Amino acid sequence: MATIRDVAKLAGVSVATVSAVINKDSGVRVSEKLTKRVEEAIKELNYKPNRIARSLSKNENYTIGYIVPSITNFFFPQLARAIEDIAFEKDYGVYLCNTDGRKERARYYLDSLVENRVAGIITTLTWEIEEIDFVEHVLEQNIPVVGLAGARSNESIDTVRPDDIEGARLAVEYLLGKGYGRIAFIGVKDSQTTVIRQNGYRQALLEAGLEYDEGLVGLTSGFDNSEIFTIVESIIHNYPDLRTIFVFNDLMGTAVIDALYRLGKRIPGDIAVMGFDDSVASYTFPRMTTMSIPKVEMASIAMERLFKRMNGDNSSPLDIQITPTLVEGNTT
Amino acid sequence: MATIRDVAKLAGVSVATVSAVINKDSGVRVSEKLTKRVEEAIKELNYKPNRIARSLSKNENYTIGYIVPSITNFFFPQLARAIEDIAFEKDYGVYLCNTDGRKERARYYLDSLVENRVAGIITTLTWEIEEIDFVEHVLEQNIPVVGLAGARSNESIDTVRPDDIEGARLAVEYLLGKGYGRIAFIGVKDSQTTVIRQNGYRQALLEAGLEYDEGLVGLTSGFDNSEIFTIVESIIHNYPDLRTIFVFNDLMGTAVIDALYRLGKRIPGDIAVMGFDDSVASYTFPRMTTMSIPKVEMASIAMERLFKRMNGDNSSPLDIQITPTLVEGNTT
DNA sequence: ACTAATTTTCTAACCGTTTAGATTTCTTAA
DNA sequence: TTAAGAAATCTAAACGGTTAGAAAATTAGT
Repeated sequence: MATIRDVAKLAGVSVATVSAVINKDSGVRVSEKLTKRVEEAIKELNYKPNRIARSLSKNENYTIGYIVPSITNFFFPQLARAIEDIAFEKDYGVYLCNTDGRKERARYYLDSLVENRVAGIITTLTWEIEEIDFVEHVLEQNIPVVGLAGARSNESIDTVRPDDIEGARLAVEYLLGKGYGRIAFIGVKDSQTTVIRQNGYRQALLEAGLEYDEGLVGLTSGFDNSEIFTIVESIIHNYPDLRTIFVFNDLMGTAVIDALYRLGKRIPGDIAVMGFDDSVASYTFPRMTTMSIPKVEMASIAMERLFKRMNGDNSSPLDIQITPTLVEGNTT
Repeated sequence: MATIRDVAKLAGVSVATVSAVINKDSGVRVSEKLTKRVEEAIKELNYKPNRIARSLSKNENYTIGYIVPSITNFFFPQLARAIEDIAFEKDYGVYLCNTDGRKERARYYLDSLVENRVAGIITTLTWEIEEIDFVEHVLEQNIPVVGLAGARSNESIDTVRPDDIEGARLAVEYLLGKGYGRIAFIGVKDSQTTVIRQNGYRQALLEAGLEYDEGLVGLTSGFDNSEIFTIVESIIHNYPDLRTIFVFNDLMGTAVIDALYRLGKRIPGDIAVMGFDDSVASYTFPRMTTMSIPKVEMASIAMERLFKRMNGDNSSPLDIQITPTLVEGNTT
C-alpha cells in the first residue's frame, strides 16, 4: 500500500509538501504547480492516507465507543443510529460494544476502548459497567464518558436519561385514572432501569393512597419468554381479579402480552398491558400503550456533552432528565 | 499517559523487555525477576499499551467494519450482535456504519474504513454500495469484504444471504395453499431485496399458472407510514376482493397491518398479511406470519468466510444461500 | 543589482509500539 | 578455569504520518 513517501518520491517533492496538500486547511500554503503534481501522484498510486499513523502522530483518534447491554434490545438501535448520525457529521467513527450484561465482556471493552485511545465513550450505566468501576478507570485515562439512558449511578459524569420515576408515575396515574385498580409490575432482576421504574410505580401507588404489594411485583432474571410466562401465570393465579400489568419496557411488554394470550386472556378486555420506552410499541397490534422516550433528542444531548468534554470542558457534571410522554395504544 | 519507555525506565529495563512481557506469548522469554519488575512498573504507572502504535508497527488493525443501511431496521441489530459476538471472541472490535441509503455516506465510510486500515468488512450489498463501486475500491486495497444479507450483486466476493427467491416462493405457495387467490406484493422501490423477493413472488405465481399482475404490486420510496397507507389503500380500492398482501419484510409488514386497521379491515378475517425476515413478527399481536431467516447462522458463516479471507485464502468466491423457513402466525 | 522580507519547500525528529540482530549473561562440559 | 553454546536482554531501526525550524526560492523596495 502506497505511503506518503512513495507519493513524495513520485511527485518529486518532500513528504511535508504531500502532507500539506492532503491537509489543505492546515494553514501551510503549497504552490499550484506542486499541488497538482502531488494530486496526480496520489491518484496514480491510489494513495490513501493511513489514519492509524495519523492518529499516532497527532495523538488523537476520531472514534467514539458506544456501549450497550445488547443492540438487539430494540431500544438501543435507535440511540445507536442517532449517535452515529452525529458522529458522522463530525467525522467520527463509532465502535459498537455489547456487554451482554456480562462483567468480563464489559472489562474487555474497557481495556479495548482505552487501549485504542478512543476520543470518548457513550455508555448505558448498567450494573456490569458499575461493578468493574468502568467510569473511574476510563476517566483516569482522560477519556470522557457520558451516560445515556440508564441510571445515574455515577456522579462524576454527565448523564442523559429519561425521567423514569416521573414516567412511571405518569404511567401509573394514567392506569389508575382508567379505573383499573390493582396494578402489577414486571421487570428484570438486575436491571437498574427496572429498579428506578419500580420506584416510580411504588411512589405513584403510595401517593394515590394505595398499598404497595410485593406480591404484585414480578422480576425475571432475563428476557427469557418461558420465565416471563411463569411469572405472569403465578401473579394472575394469586390475584385473579388483576386488571392491569405495567411492564418496565416494551420488549418485555410483548413477552407479557404473549404470555397473556397463551393464558387465554383478552387484551385489554381481561387485562390491560402498559409498556415503557416506545421501542416496539408502535409495531404491535393492538398498539401497546407506552411511555415514549425521545431517543434522538437524548442521543444528541449526550453527544453534545461528550464533545464538550472532549474539548476540555470540565464544568461540573450534569444530570439531564427528560420526561417521557404517554402514547396511548389499544392495550389499555 | 504512560508509555512503554516510562515503564522500561521505571523497571530499569529495555523497551524490548517490556514489550516481551506484555506479549507473553510472543516466544521471547523473560526471566522471573524482570517479569515481576516490569509488571510492578506497569501497575504503578497504570500503563495501558497503545493499540494505535501497535497497529502501526505490526501493520494490522484488530477491527472490522460492519455496514448496514440502517441499524434501526430491526433485521440488522440481530446480525450486528451475532457479528460482534464472534468478533469479540477473536479479539476484534466492530466499527458500525449506517449508509442510510445515501451514496455520499457510503462513500464516506468507504474512505474511512480504508484509511483506518480495517482488517475486513461485512456489508449488505445495497444499491448505494454498488453505485460507488464500494467492493472494487476496497478489494483494491487488499481489504477482504463479505456480503451479508442482500443481493449477490458482486461476483468477486463471498456472499451469505437468504434464498429470497425460494423463500418468496415458499411464502406464496403457502398463501395459495390457504386458498386466498389473488396476492398483492408490497415493497420498497430502490431495494435490491425487494426486487429479488418480488421475483420469487412472480415465479411462484407463474408456476401456479396464475397471472402476474403489475397492478397488485406496490412499491414505496421508503418506510414512510403515510405513503404505505396510500399504496395499500389504492391497491385495495382497485382490487376490492383482495384477500392477501405479501410484504417484502416484517418492518413494512407492520406498517401495512397498521394501514389495514386504519382502513377498517380485520386481519386475517378480511385480509391476510405475510411478512418476511422474522425481525419483528414475533413482537406483533396477532403474531405475523413470516419467513424466518437464520440470522445468527448467516452472520457466523459470513464471519468465518471473512476470517478465512483475512488469513489469505483466495479460493473462488462462494455464494451461500440459506433457505428461510415458514413461521406461521395469526395474520394469515 | 542587491538586500531584506516574505513565501514556499525541505530536513529531520517525533508519536509509541515491534523486532531483527547485536551484546551480554548464564550454563555446561572438558 | 575456561571456551562454547544457550538464554536473556538490549540497541536501534522500522511502521507512516505530522510538524518545528532550517533552507531555498520568490518578491519587493531602493
